[in-house]
Amino acid sequence: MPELPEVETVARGLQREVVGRTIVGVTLRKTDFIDDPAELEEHLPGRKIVAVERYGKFMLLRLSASDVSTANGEQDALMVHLGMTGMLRPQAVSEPQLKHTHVVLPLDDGRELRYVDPRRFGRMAYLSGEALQSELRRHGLDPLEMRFEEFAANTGKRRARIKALLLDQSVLRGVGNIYTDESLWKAKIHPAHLGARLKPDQLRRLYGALQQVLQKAIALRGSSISDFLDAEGVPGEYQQHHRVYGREGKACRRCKTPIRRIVVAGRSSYFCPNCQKAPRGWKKSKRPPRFAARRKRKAAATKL
DNA sequence: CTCGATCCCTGGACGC
DNA sequence: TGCGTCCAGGGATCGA
Repeated sequence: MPELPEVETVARGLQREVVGRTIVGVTLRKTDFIDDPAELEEHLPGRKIVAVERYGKFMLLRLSASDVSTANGEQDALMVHLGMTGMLRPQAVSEPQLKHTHVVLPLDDGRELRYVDPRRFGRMAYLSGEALQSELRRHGLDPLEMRFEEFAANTGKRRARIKALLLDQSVLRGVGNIYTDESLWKAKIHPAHLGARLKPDQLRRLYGALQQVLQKAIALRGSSISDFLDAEGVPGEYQQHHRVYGREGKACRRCKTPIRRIVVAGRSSYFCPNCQKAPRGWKKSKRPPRFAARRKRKAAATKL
């Protein structure tokens, strides 16, 4: 679940808690979500965490220079994506470790930075300044920093559905399923509209909605819908302000029409069928027969 | 360029 | 109480 507001919350907490600390060791358990585990063991010990930043849904733990660091450009960094269930926080060594603790980085103050991720949809990588630069280039606009003209240029002439565009990290970095649906509801735009079909005033509303929704969510330290906790182990509160996400069948906060859930761009999408009019040609009432193929495959596998 | 399908993974919900 | 099944979701990847 961690999207921009949740990652921002964790990054701010880590900025407070671990900047200035030096990593003194590396302990790895499962490593299939790490680009190159050996790189962590080789490069992390002895490095100081000099800053923690958010970049889209990634966190960058910027590291002090090593003797082999390139002098110019980006600093080396530990890059962390929380995936669906990732948690990153410093804890006393005496705290019992949670199940699914896969990375432990002892710090020079006696605590250790622990990465816990039951589903391992996260990602972690040690990146030299150069590698980091090329990694960062693949991401789109920051929704909180982009100008309207940039946003319009990146979405207003694309033929993909607006839902897909908002979720595409190479278009906007940091927006996920929750904040896409919340922003589209606020802007009164149906998720299945094509980007290129949106009128200027719709794009303008969406641009504003995105920023307002994200700002408020950051102020409330994100949404804790499954079990998201920030770097201090505290849940967010924005889930209490969701207008559509997870509210199928409940009354729209504007017009009382029951919220509906459909699948757009392969994602569950919550919206108000009255406030957010479907585009022409979009067939209503679809609950796609997903998983039919998977069921078949599983049945076949069982027989073997 | 855009689409859907598939895979990765685990825990929680639900049905029996 | 316990087992099986479905499902959630971000992102990579592949074929249409």
